[in-house]
Amino acid sequence: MKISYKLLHKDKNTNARIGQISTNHSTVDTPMFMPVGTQASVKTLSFEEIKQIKAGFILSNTYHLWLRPSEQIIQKAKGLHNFMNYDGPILTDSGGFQVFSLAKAKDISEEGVKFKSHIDGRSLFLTPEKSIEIQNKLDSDIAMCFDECPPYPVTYQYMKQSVERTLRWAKRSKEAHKNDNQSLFGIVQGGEFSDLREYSAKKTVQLDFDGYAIGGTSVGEDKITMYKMIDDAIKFLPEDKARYLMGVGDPIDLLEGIERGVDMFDCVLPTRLARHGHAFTPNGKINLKNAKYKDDFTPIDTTCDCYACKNHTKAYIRHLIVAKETYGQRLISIHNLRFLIKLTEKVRQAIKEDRFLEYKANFIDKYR
RNA sequence: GGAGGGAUAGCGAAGUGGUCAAACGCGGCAGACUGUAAAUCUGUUCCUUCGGGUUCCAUGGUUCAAAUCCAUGUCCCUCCA
Repeated sequence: MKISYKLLHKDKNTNARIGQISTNHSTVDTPMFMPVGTQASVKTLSFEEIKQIKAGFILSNTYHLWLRPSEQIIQKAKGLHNFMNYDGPILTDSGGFQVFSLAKAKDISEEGVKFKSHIDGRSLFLTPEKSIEIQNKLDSDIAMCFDECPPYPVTYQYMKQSVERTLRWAKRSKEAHKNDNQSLFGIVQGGEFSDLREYSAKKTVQLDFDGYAIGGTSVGEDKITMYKMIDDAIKFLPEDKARYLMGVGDPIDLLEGIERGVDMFDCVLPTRLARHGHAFTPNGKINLKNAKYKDDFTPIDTTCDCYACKNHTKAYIRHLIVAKETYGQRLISIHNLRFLIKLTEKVRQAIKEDRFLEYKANFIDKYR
């Protein structure tokens, strides 16, 4: 089945809202944070652990799975869920972000994007049709349109033609989409240009997707600009569909997005920071590699219910990170993801009680 | 007892007359990271009141100039007896 979004309650004072997304695999509450598992694995975590942190969706990537192991293999395994042996809902990104992140080795044309494989350097050509075909075969719950995520900053003129092309690609993505068990989301682009955001949003909505994403944020712009990008796009998105802010996962950004009406987030930040020794805490981000934690025998976060905080001390986890033991990376990954997911849980409760702003202010006050 | 080789910053290791406060790696200390080419990348690491000061086992010497050349000493390694 296609996903369905049910709006449950809107905060009285902001655009923050709680809802539910139902898929073949489960019903999840929104706003939610989706851990990123690019290559069909949330780096360092087992699926047991992903369940323990109460993740709703996880995100995986078309581009990476296309190159390795290939969509044919995953189809042969009867889809990504089966291949991974994960029965929770999965969203696949289209490979559009790689248009941005593999910028040095790309060549964009109307037809699609010529990439150089980051694995062996061979030439690859990804089109909207190809991206959707791959995602159809992966059989994720939500597929994303193939878009261009331009860098920041870019001229108005470039952004305008990029937005137009992304719209044509969205149309082609939709036409190519042939999996009735999978939903398809459109992506709003437009950079920091309000009129282009409006244009992109309205035109994308006209194409009628199962949900809408805001892309092209957190690509180097300052926070004020990023929040404005969300404002400029989200007011043109329908209330009865899920809204997904792509690639955002800083705790404060999450709150800013939720305040503006975003339902879904994904981000590599919690897991990447974890692998580099940084942990989220209610009092801000800490770097466990810092010498001051050498003999700190308290948990990362005494208020946290994750495995790492229930069982291990900062001193121990610091030792693991410094010694380059992967268990340390795993423990902080568990914690950081749980931290964000728990944040969404608390936010949902706050929205339910119409006290989102109060919650946000308190959180930021301590976190900063 | 004899013959060689060696001692360089926290560690390993380059450097064999000036361009050397001394490459590089590790370790240490910090920073960055937002739809993952990321267990990655960046800065810093003798002292300093930022003017400068004191270094390359020790002492003495040669030289305008020494980590680099010479002498002696100390310690270490290898081989032969």
